[in-house]
Amino acid sequence: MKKLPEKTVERLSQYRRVLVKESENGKLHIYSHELAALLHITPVQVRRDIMLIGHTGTLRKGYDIQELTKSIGNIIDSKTEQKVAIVGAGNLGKAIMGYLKGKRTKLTIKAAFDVNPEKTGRVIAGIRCYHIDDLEDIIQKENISIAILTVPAEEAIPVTDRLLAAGIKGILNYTPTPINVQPHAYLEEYDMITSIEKVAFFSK
Amino acid sequence: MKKLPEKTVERLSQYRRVLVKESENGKLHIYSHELAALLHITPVQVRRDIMLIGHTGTLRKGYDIQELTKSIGNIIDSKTEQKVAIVGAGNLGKAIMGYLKGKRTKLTIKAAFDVNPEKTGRVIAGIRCYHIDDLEDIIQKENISIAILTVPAEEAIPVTDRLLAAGIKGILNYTPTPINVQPHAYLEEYDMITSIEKVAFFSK
DNA sequence: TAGATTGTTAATCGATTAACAATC
DNA sequence: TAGATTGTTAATCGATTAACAATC
Repeated sequence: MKKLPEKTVERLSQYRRVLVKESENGKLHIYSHELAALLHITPVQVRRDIMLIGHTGTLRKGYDIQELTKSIGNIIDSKTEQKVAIVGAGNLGKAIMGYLKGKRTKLTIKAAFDVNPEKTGRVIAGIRCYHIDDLEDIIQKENISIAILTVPAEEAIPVTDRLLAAGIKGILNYTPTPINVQPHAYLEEYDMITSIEKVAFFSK
Repeated sequence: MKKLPEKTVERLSQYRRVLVKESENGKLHIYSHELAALLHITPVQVRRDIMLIGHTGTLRKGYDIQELTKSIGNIIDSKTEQKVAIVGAGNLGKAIMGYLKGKRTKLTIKAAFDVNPEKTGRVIAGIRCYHIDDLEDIIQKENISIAILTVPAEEAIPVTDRLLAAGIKGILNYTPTPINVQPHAYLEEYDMITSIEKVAFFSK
């Protein structure tokens, strides 16, 4: 399979979520323009994305929701379970634990890490919270490959170094500190302050 | 001024943050390659962005940090204060209140909204939390123009309708539900689950 | 058939990067 | 001067959209 564009991967995740929801409502088939309307994008974009993963629909009924959901899963899910750690169990870390809880079958949060003794050793939102001193141990023991960084800004770089040394393969950095993971891992950064400033700028 | 590219606006926000930090460290001037290294991007991109806002540096010393910071502010900050509401005072809402607290002078959080009686009427992270029934009242009274949506997925659409009716000009939607604000406001959507699935996919 | 739909190529748009003149 | 830097245009890359053939 040719490498999928980043934006297509993002949309596939979103298609799947609304497909699951439509399926729960008893819907069996969906047209590209219906799926597009649900996400406020164009029908062409939907069809092109679906084409890129090699799935085909029918001219009469559009796409079979079950089948399409499965096709998307075959592309974006790993064959094996991917294990995730939340590094930093503050408000943001807790929010993510809540969101991801039991949602995806192939992506499971196996551990949270913090320094606060009121959090370490406890179970938060169903996830065991360890002291960050145990980072390497737990990552290796639990075979965790993905880390979500929600530590304070000044901890981002030292913690990243430890994550990479422990063999982490993907990092989602919610810290305002830019980090570098080359060539060991895949990195996605998201900065809330920047997003707010962007909205402020374009809504002037 | 010609319309700035979205990505340039995002980076300007980030340049400013690291410039402020370098300035606090006593640094007075900075070269494009230094600024680029701090953000892990290329020096050309830095120079091009700076060119787009009409700022110029010097061949000897690069950019004057004070001046550049001011130039960026002149472009991305509003002349008048822009007021922000956090709609949904859960973990994510609280995280954002904490991050934004006292950071930017022209962007101030004026209110949070929730339905939970344990939160409404109280002050959280220095921000007054109102019941969502008072949404329209407070937005108008406080002249709030930007909303950050952190309500549960099923509330996103009804709450958005109320925000637009109340005259909100920009929405940052952290809900997994896609919303539509045309033609009344500017919209930015960010979906954490999608980001995590993207990292999972590309780190396979 | 007429109308609606999918699948796909070509064109366009937006963003990044290469190349390089100017200059201190 | 030689070396390093900025500012800027042109080329490239990536993503979206327009156009349309095929078909039920």
